[in-house]
Amino acid sequence: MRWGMREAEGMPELPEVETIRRDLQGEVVGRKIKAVEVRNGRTVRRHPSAKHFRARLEGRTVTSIGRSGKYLLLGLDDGGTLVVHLGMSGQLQRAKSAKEPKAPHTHAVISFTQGGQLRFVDPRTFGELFVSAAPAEGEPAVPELAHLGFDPLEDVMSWEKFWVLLASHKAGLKALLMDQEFVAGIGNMYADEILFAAGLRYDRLSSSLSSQEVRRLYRAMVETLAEAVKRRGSSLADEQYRDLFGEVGDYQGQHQAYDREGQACRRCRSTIVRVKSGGRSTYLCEHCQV
DNA sequence: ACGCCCGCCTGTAAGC
DNA sequence: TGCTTACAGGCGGGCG
Repeated sequence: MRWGMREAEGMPELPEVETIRRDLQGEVVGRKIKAVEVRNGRTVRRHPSAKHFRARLEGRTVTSIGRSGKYLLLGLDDGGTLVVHLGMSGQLQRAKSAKEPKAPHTHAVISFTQGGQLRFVDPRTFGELFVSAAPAEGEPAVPELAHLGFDPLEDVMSWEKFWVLLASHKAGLKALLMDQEFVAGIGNMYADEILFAAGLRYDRLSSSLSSQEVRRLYRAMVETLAEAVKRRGSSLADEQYRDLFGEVGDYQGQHQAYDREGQACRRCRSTIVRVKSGGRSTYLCEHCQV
């Protein structure tokens, strides 16, 4: 912990959610839901009642685990989908038995017939769970998430197409990267890391990029996120982000800009600065990013 | 169409 | 030392 400087907080973004998705694959696919306990109704606020949420899950078997941006998608055997959003501080915890003590702020508990539980823990309660009913013919799998843009790791595209998308907006680059309707899964932390890797300022207009800059940005976006997934995500000083088994990620040590105010740029040794943009902290190297 | 606010929350730390 | 205030931010909504 550094002296005299506020610590930024790590929130789950695409790499952290993807890490949890991969862990869930081996842990809950094929398991049947015996019981659901909702301990904080705010967690299931899209449903008319906690009972309604429970009824849509109990007796169902989990058949697949997907991800769309920062949302986890647990496919159910009736065609429905349990959607999990971790918000700012949400965690999923795998418990071997109901007897394991519950962490504070455990808002929902899913028990499986074969034993074991999946627990949703979320101090700030920005996260949520909801069940999306089986879609009608021709409907998207989860209509509630139809507004999300492309997924940077799942939906590969040519840089030329990315250029067309960028040019169709006249927004600051960081605001656009964080716009979930444009591209899904990038939050404040990875936006700063991607822009550092691309050598571009947060306030460059998306329509102002040269073809070389577009290629650099696309490559930086994909490679930064893929490398963070390899390292199982980022856990900052507060260690808010934990994986399914309570372990921290490894990517925070690779950060070039985010949460490095006052430290030397790893590329040019000038000082990383923090500015406010849209009410949020933005970290950058004013020498490397133009 | 875009930037920028607010409100929702709690834990942490800075300020007095 | 202890209380109060500010800050962190994902997301939806409102406003200019």
